Amino acid sequence: MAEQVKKNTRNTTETKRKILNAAKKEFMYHGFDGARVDEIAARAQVNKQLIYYYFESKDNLFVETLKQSYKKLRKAEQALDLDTMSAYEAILKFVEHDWNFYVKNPELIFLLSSENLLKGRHIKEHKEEFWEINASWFGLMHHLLEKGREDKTIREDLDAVQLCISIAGLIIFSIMNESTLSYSLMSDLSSKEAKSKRLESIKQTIGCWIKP
Amino acid sequence: MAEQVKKNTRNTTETKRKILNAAKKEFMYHGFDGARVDEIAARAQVNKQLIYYYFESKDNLFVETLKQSYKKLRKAEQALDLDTMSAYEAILKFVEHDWNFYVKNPELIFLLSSENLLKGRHIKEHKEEFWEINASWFGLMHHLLEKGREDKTIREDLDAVQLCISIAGLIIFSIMNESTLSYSLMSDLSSKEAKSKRLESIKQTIGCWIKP
Amino acid sequence: MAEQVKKNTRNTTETKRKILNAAKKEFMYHGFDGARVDEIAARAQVNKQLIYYYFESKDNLFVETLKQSYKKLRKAEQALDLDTMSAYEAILKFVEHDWNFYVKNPELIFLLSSENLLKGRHIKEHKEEFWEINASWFGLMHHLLEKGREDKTIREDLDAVQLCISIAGLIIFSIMNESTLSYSLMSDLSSKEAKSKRLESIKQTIGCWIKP
Amino acid sequence: MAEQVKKNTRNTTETKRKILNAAKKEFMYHGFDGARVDEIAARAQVNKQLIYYYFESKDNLFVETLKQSYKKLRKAEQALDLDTMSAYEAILKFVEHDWNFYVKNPELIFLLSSENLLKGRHIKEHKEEFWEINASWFGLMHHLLEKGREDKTIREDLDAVQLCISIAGLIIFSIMNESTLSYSLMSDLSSKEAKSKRLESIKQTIGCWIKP
DNA sequence: GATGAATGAGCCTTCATTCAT
DNA sequence: AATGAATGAAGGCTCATTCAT
Repeated sequence: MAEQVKKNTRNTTETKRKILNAAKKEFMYHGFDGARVDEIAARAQVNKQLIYYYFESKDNLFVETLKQSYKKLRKAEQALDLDTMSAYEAILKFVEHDWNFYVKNPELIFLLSSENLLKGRHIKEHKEEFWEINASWFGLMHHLLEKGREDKTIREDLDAVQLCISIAGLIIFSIMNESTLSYSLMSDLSSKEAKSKRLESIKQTIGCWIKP
Repeated sequence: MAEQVKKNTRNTTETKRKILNAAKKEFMYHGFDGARVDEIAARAQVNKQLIYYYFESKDNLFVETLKQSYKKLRKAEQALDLDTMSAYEAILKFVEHDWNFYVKNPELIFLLSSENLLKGRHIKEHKEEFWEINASWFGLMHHLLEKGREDKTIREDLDAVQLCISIAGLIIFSIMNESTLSYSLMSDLSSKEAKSKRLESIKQTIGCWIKP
Repeated sequence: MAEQVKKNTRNTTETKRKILNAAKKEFMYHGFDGARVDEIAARAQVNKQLIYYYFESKDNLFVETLKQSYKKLRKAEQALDLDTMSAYEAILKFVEHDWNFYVKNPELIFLLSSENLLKGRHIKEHKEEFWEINASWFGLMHHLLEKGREDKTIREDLDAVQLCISIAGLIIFSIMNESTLSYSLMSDLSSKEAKSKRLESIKQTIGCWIKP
Repeated sequence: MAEQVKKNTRNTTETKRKILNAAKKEFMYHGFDGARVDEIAARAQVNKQLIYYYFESKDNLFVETLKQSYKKLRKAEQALDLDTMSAYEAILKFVEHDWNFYVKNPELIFLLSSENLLKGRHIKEHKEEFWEINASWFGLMHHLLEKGREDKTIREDLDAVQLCISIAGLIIFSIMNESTLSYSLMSDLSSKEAKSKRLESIKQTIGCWIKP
């Protein structure tokens, strides 16, 4: 009996995980409108109706997928040990970390790309939840800027919001627009060398900007 | 007067223009997959079949829309008079110009956003044409870097590709992700003040980076 | 009673049968290109999408319809008890049987008419399946010719393929071309008398031909 | 001036001929419903609207195409010199002629195939005209049967209508159903040998039937 | 006589979603 | 918890036909 219950419970979690995983890939590769519920079911190897049983609608499934991806990023950022170094070094380490994270987990980039095309429709309907998830982003940057004012390793007139956006922009833009940039600049951006060159360039840019 | 009447019917150029304009808006607000041909026809106030008569398919219409938007940007960049100033000033002027252009004409940003979601499917099938349209982008930046080496107003180790990407990234990312950023950072980025603050921040970032 | 209620909904076999029946009529009266999936759905009193759920495409639905019609004919032919009579009598009985079958089930004639207009597109893509279904046709005729060589009731130089085609041609042509023949010969061929006259004529023709 | 007029006249006839020729092919390969007016225009290398200018509608174009094809056959039959031989030989010569005609001009077969699918819709609306065109068919056969009664080379109980249908059926069926027969009997019927074998078989069948 | 532009109706197919078990 | 059957509303695209010159 207990086993039965336990098994079902585990299956529930497992099934949901499988669906979310499949959804992540489908939404990432096709965007919200281009994604197909049928395809998600096939990828997850579950009956289509189960998706509705667990997530109610395609929209809601997208929201959950987005939440999960956001959480994963923020969690990884918070796990960084930045207190042992100067604010300047910490910010560059943050840059490097986020770059590596996005390269390995590009899904968030494309989920957000699609979400912005929809003018933030989903995120708007779940403002508070998303704010809670992402609060640590601004918080961390704000904290590092304060620390910089103390250890004098960073210029003092910086704004946390601008810093967040600039870092994210420099990183995300080149990953997300890899396809079109390659054909506009006639330069392959997908190779390992191109990627490490890009990271260095970003660190240099941010480094120059934030130093006192 | 007679001209006015004549203009509204049986005018190939005008009809095509109306369709492209409508397509621009529809694709911009919904992405390729989310866009509806019916809606484009309605926006353009033409019979839906006319779209197929002139553009053959939704895919091809998207390609033409994308081409036109790209051309408009590149043309505007090339019209800039950058030879009268130092390379350093020229680049910052370029930054400011592109920022203003994208703020006023955000369609290209969203068209590309959708296109990247599709892994550059359309642009890839028309490589040469798109390369021709965009060649001036890299060309201009390359030229300014060379000039910088002469007038010593720019550091010498910069790479034109990286400069292109960084400038575009800093500008485009904040416009394109306005919706999600607002809710992640709990900071309204759509106001005039926020926008001019952002531009200053970008100019400062690029300025710090490129100075010798 | 309960069975009756149960039967009408959620019954795969029954639903498929209804669709196939409706398809048979629609394809028969309009040919493949002229047939409308909407109309088939209406005739079968099912949701149009169900047709795609069960049969994938209009082409595949046509293939299944054709298969079923072929099977019905071959099955009926094989059920004939021809071993108790001479080869000569057997062949004439076969002629009479096929005539009656086609008069009562003209759908196969028109399905094939349409299929031949398409140069056998569908049948070609399912060669093996159709060959399997129809193998008994040639087999039966071949068997009767052999028997005829033994019981000396049939001339010996006959070819099974030619016999198959001639019998089918004499029967099918007059049924299939009833409309145009009536107006070309100014003679009503649809009446019962005309039909029985035609059958006698065919039997006489075949009889004269095959007798030793 | 006269030249100008003449040229236009000649062009008119020539254009109509080009359209009819293209229509013949398109209708033959796709049937009435499957045929595309666009395709006919392309084949004929004329503007689509010209087709409507000359023929009013797709239906009417089909009627004209059918008429022309019928006329060509009847004309060729009437040109046969059958009076110098016995009725028996004349009928077999007729069989051979029609076979050769249909093999070289299969369009009529497929036009009629499509027309019968439509239950003779077009032919019915132009009864008289088609009857006039085809009257010689029955007439000729009737004449030969009468002659046979005189020269005693043919059995006396034959019916002209049945004779017409049987001859046509034996010939047309194997040409029209070549595609499906090949796959049902697993025997290639398109080769030259297969064709001449078929003709011999038909002549034998008819020959056996009509001899006294 | 000849052409390009324009239209409305309709066609095959797909999609997100719900029903019934 | 899980599944197969069923649905209504589009969606991209095509077709025969007409308009205007």
